Amino acid sequence: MGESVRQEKGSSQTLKAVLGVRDLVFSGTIAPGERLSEISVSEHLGISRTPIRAALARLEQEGILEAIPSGGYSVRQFSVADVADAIELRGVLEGTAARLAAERGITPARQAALRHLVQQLDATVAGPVDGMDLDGYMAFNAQFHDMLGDLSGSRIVQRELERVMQLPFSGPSAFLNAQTSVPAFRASLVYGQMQHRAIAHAIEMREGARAEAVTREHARLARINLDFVLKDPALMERVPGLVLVSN
Amino acid sequence: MGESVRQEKGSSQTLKAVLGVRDLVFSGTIAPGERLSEISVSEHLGISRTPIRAALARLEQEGILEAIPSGGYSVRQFSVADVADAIELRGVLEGTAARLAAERGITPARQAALRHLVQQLDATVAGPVDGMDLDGYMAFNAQFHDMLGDLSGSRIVQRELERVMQLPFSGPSAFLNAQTSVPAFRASLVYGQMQHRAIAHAIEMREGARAEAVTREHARLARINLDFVLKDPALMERVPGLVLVSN
DNA sequence: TTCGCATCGATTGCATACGAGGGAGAAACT
DNA sequence: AGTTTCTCCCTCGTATGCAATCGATGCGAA
Repeated sequence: MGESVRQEKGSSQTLKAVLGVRDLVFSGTIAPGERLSEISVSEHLGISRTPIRAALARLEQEGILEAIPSGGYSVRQFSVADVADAIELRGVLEGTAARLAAERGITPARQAALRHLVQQLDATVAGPVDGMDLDGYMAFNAQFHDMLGDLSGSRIVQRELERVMQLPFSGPSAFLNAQTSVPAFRASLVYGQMQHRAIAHAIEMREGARAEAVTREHARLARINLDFVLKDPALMERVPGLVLVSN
Repeated sequence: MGESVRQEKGSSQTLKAVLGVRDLVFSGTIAPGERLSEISVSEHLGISRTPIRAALARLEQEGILEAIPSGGYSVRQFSVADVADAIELRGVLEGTAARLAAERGITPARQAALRHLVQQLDATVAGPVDGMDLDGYMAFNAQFHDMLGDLSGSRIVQRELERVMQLPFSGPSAFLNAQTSVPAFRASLVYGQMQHRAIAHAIEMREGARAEAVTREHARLARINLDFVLKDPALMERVPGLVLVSN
């Protein structure tokens, strides 16, 4: 063994361990609530216990693991209410980012980038109903939401925003995968895209309250999708982090 | 050496290391931006490198350290704008907690506890001008803000709220210490207490929007205090985490 | 039958040893 | 003299050994 390459989290062992444990959790190999033994994980991934330990601590901060008082970690359990709250929280933070962007103003360069991104989203949504480029939409959508953090002009807000979106089911693209086959889904996308445009417009116009309100409501689209997905167990499996949700 | 006691974070070595490094940073022993060597810290605290390592990783997540790309950590630097943003962010999250509490309603028991706490704050503020029980006020004030997280009824929101308040200068009592000697300070306290009552009333009346707005504005009292403290270098030293603020 | 205690095993937390990579300083070359 | 390169040392990342603790299980007593 031994291709330690440094770069803090850029490579090797600890990163491998983080990714490995994430997969172990999201693949459902380890049930929610189940204890996570350092040794078994170490043997399973073929990595020494030290990086495993670091990875576990990191994943606890990330929110998918929980520290057991007597030592060790277990897979965190989420309720449906928790998922709804996480979505609401993302909306609150994204809304704050949008408001700050509007209140403080953004540079012409960023304004141009924002407009360009909205146009790209427009073009994707305007595509054919069946053969829509969903992957492309998801990528642009993720870019849009990342950009909100940038535009806020606040490291602090951006950091917390990224933190909250680490929870797998609270990301802006979390429920897109599940709905590729649903017809009603398209209406949702079109509505969402109108909100994207409204957000961009509000930021340009320096309308802080509007930017915040629309961005919050935009996040709540995910809550509607959540309710929809919960009715169909087959769809649930397509949403990345939903294995952690219990009742 | 060797009184390892387990209890995860309840005692021993790792906790010692966390507290030790925190003190090292907040006492100004290590300047902002300065690199933090595992070995020197290890020798300075008389603790092995392994718990130091865990503590450093933890303090990075906490926000007072920063990972260096090539490895290791440095003390994070904050600007005045960062502090203002952290305060604003706390206001946003506390406001969300208050809104959720109002929208979802709180149990009669919690309502009684909230009223009781407001009365205690009232009594403290109503005391004599000079001999005011500032420590008591700070304790009740901290309780009030903790209670907002409880009342939200959301683990997710409460968790993030606690995270944001970990930053030393964004806590609700951060600037109280500095102003014990300032006469104008009393007006600020009275105003803040009126806001406390308004928040409690709005939650009881199920007025979500009001609860959120007032709570946000309440947090901005800290921003005013920040500006005030920044004018007087002597006061700055009395605010815990202000050594991390550069320009 | 149930409760309490003691002993044992498994697992975590801590310490230390080792290998590798990066930065600083010196030397040599232009 | 400036620049480049080489080398050495220091620090971090990783692996493993050891000890202490927690939980479980089995036995005994009420």
